[in-house]
Amino acid sequence: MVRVKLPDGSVKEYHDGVCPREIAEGIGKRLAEAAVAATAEGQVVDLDRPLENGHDQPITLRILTSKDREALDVLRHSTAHVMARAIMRLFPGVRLAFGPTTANGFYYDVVVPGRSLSEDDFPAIEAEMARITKDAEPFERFTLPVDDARKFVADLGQAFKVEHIDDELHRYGVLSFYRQGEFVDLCRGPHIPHAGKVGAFKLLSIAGAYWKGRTDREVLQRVYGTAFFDKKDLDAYVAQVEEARKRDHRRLGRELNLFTISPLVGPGLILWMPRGATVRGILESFIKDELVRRGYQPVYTPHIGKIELYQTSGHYPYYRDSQFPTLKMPADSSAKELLDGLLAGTLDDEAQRMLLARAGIAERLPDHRTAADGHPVTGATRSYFEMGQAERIGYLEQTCDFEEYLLRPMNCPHHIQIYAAQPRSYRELPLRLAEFGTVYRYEQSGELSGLTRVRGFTQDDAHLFCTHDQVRGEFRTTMEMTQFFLDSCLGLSDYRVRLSRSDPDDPKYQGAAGDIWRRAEGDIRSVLDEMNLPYDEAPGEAAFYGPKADFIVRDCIGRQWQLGTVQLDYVLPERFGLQYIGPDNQPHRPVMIHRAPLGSMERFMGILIEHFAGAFPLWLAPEQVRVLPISDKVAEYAHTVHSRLLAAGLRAALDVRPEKIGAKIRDAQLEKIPVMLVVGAREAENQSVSYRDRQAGDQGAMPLDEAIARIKAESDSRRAPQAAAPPVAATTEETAADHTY
RNA sequence: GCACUGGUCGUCCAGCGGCGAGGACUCCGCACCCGUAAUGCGGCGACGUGGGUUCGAGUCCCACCCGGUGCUCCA
Repeated sequence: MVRVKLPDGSVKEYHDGVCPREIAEGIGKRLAEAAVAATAEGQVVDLDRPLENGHDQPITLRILTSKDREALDVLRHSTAHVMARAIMRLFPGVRLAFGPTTANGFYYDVVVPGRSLSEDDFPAIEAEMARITKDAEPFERFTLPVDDARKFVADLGQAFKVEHIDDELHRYGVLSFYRQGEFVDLCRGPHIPHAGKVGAFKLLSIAGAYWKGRTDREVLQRVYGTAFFDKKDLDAYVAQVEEARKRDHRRLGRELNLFTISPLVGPGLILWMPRGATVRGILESFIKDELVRRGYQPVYTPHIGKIELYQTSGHYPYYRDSQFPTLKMPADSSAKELLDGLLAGTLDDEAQRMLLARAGIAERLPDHRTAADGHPVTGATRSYFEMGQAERIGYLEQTCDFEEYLLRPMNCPHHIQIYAAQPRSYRELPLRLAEFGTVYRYEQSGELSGLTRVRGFTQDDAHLFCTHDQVRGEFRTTMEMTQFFLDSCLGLSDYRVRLSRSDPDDPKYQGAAGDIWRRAEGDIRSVLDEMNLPYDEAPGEAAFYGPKADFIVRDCIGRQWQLGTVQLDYVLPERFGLQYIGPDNQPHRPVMIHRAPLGSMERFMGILIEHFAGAFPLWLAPEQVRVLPISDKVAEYAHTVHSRLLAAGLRAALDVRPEKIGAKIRDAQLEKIPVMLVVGAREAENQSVSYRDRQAGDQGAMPLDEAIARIKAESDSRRAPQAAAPPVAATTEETAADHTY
């Protein structure tokens, strides 16, 4: 006997081995037809899955229909099977890897022997999928003992599945399979009852992926698609993606002249155009003012530093791969002259001989025996003067002493030098040094993306030097400041907090003794708890010098980015031997907090552009108000209005083009100018303007003074109104883990 | 870095191996002097770079550069 509790609270009894389908049929024919899957004790299961009472409690059962979100995931996973089946029909010998669902659809990793798939193949695959869904064959589950299962997939020639069983699934005694017609796949399930339930699907893209995400393993082709129960939902999704595409910061950046990237300057290096620079500048001054209020002090430090600085800090060995190569400068001026001269080809042998001697390199020549006249003589090895020019340069590069500089990948070592420049007393702490510090990191070419992943960027950085007792307080106020910037001022509240911890197995964290790390992580946790900030923990994501709390936001295409970060650091003060003199007149080690509430100005601006869909609130808008004269006849008055706006400290422009007013308004709307002041003969007569709001439209005429006061009030309020409509539907997290095989 | 995909006026898109490279927007000029999302006419302006195949290459092939998507990485 099986006892089942239904969502209405009723508990019913069924025979042993009853399946959700039977229960649905018992409830009603309509429900039975609409049923897609079920949840038993919260776990999604097939309709045909026999139910068993594990204990005395009745099983909580819910029949899922197309209205339930869980059902959509099931549908998409089944559609992934349909796609794999279609691909296998079209291309013999296809090997399958993983085929999970994602937040917005599904993918399947495949290898097509002797060929690579391209999007040109989509129509054929989709046609085959349509045939399969039309046939509406059932998904049939069966199980095999693990050894038989292994042999079964091996016989199918599915090497990846064999490896997956060997690596991870062997610990389960029994593995499940799903058969649909000729197609059988190792799969945990669950699945929809039959392929006919797939109402609408679409293949989206194709990309490369590594088997098990490992660079040293096979490259697979990942085919992305999505599916819905209803064609209408698919259409809506496609429209939504299209909408998201329109607010892509790369597109808006170009359309609104905010920034550009020139291949000649270099990929991943941002050129801020006047309008973008204006927005960024306003943001920066706003932050600077807030920092002053919170006891921060400004510093400026250079963009490069000697390599020894980074060797001391520990950055150099860890992040060697993602730094720009070092800048090398001969330490000796004669050596520099010699190298420069060789490169330019302007030095004769005599001049080189002289410079060699002056730089003290002569005695380090391959044969440094010197003849009576002081000139090197030719010995068994080739002498300098037998070398070609390129060889001479190479030789000198090996022999000279160089000063090596690094384009800085981080600001902290520079700030640390400011701390270390003088003896510090506990009375000075916490010392908060702030700088919009530009850093350079050589990101892999495939990783660059608009403003969100770049090679040169400016952090709204600061380093707090404090005592152990001050750590938690400072950490907390810093977190609160970050929230203040994001929530109250920018209306950007769709973020999550991540506690990035060390991973004890990772050698990069060896430098720190266990106690210190545990303490640091404990400090962060308790502050987050105190603040009632929900967070998740990510082991192995910490910086090499300490754990951190990161603010993660999502861009309009659903990609997640780390913005603000607050990091605790007991390591760098140690490495640099930082000290302060305590009340006991003894030296003590300070603790550092690294923090950047917005992260990088580039990435933050990218997110902000998308958040507002380019329509910045008045206080941030690069052009706040535009004067639109109806005709040339009121040009003089229009100029007066413009001057008055500028004098009031507003960012104003004047459109004197010989266009009709409709065209001027349209252009201003498209450029997302918050306020338009239309002036014609009527307005010129009585010193008024016709006020048009970007959002609300024509507001009618009002005195010029009133209009100015209104704009200024709105601007000073720093309100972030209409934080544009939410982007893509991607609101649920990845569900891939639920369907790993 | 790897896989796939793309690169044509400033931007967006056309362009069967026959090109004197087409359209729209922008920009410039001229006319129009206009009342809340597009006035008309004219003009300027491009085949990413380098090789190769071919009588002939924007179009086919190769390499590189740059972009997109994803993977890997991410201080």
